[in-house]
Amino acid sequence: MESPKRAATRAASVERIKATARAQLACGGAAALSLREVAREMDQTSSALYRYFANRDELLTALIVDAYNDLGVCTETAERKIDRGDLRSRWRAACRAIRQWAHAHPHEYALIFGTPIPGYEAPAFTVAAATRATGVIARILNDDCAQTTRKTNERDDDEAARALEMSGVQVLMPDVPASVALRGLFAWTQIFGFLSFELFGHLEGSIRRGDDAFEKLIEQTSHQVGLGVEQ
Amino acid sequence: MESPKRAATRAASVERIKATARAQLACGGAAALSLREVAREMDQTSSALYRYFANRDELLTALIVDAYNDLGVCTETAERKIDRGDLRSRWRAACRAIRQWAHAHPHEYALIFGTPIPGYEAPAFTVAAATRATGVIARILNDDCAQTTRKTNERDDDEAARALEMSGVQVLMPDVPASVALRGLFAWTQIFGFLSFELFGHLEGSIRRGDDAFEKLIEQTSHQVGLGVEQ
DNA sequence: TGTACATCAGTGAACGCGCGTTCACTGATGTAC
DNA sequence: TGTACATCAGTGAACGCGCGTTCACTGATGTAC
Repeated sequence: MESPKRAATRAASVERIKATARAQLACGGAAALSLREVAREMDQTSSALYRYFANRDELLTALIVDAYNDLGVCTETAERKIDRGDLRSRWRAACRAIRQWAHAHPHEYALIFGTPIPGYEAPAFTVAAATRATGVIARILNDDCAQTTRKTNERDDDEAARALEMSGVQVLMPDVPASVALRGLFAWTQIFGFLSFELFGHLEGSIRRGDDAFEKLIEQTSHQVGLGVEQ
Repeated sequence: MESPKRAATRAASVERIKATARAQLACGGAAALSLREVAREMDQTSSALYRYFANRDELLTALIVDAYNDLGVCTETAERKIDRGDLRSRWRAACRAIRQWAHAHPHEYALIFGTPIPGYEAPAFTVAAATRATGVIARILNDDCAQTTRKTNERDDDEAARALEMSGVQVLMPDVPASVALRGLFAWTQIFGFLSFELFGHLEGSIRRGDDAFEKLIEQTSHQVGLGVEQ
């Protein structure tokens, strides 16, 4: 821990292990990820890996956190390039970035948005990474509501507020009324629902050009959450 | 194959094996499903199972087909009870049935809508079972379009038609214009996106009462696909 | 109704395999004087 | 700059385990006459 040189080579080793493990996710999935196989791929003994990860689950956790962060960073940087005032375009950029990342890293997508790994419990500290991409979307909605004045139906709001975990939602979107926040959450699940179906093969036979379909979906969801619509 | 008595006990054995395997999906997931463990649970030797399934994948296929059929039957029977003319209610009934089934069988839901099992390729004959629930939704949309006259935007239709695999879509929904079919498909992915997030734990901290949220989602999606709205 | 035979269900041992994890160890790489 | 020592990275053998699948077999259950 003292030597910066050692710390650097150590970090490099950790990166190499994770990269090898990531490659292995592609052929076999999370359940089949094996420390021995990773070590074999690196021309090392399996016991060597225990210098870097206490056990298999710890490696998995690292991969999951990396995936969340990677998705988060991609979404953030894409959305940051857009003029703050153009909320529709920000929405579009964020959604496109998410899909792009998902298609570029289908196995990491499956790792975080697919079936939970049986017997694996994600540690609490993964939450920060997990909410990064969500945060981008939430901020767009919040900026929109902070700018425009909305006539919100109070009765409608109550129903939505009951359904939502408002304490948590208000941290991310303080200026967003419950009804809009709920629609935002629906849009969120809609995006990932489409991507999961697309990546997991459930759209075969019904969709020919996913790109075009997704553009349509972006427009639909941005309408749904009321982006750019003065009410 | 000749004796009906033997065929019956044989079918019963198959059912017992599948039931035991299903129970095992709950603790460990599809990847961890093991013939040896199933046999152990049944107080039999593992080799005995090879009388009924040629290998592990064949058992998995049977479970998948059963899950699809079970979901299909649940959706069909719930939707059939509703007055044919009340399309909104039919939509509601179908969606509710899907969610109910998913919550009652989370592991079978994960089996068919979660991460594809690595190395497993579903045989072609599973498609029939897989499209059963889809068919219910498609029929509602088709009935709606057959009844109401819609002013469809032609230009809009063309874009949607390009995105869709029209040959397949038109078999299920011959009377539905492409733009509506695409919105229907989005609604479809929306429903399952919500359910996946709900069952896989991605809504923890943002949604308190899933039932209420889902009811709102049903209303939203039924509006989206234009149900009961004369245009 | 009784018997000979064929078909089936299930057994038990074995095959070769891979896994996570531990542990005592050998060298190499840094640190302190 | 040189040496003694501590810390680290990686080895190799071993532990106990579970897996899918095969195969020759024993009984039980039906079938045909």
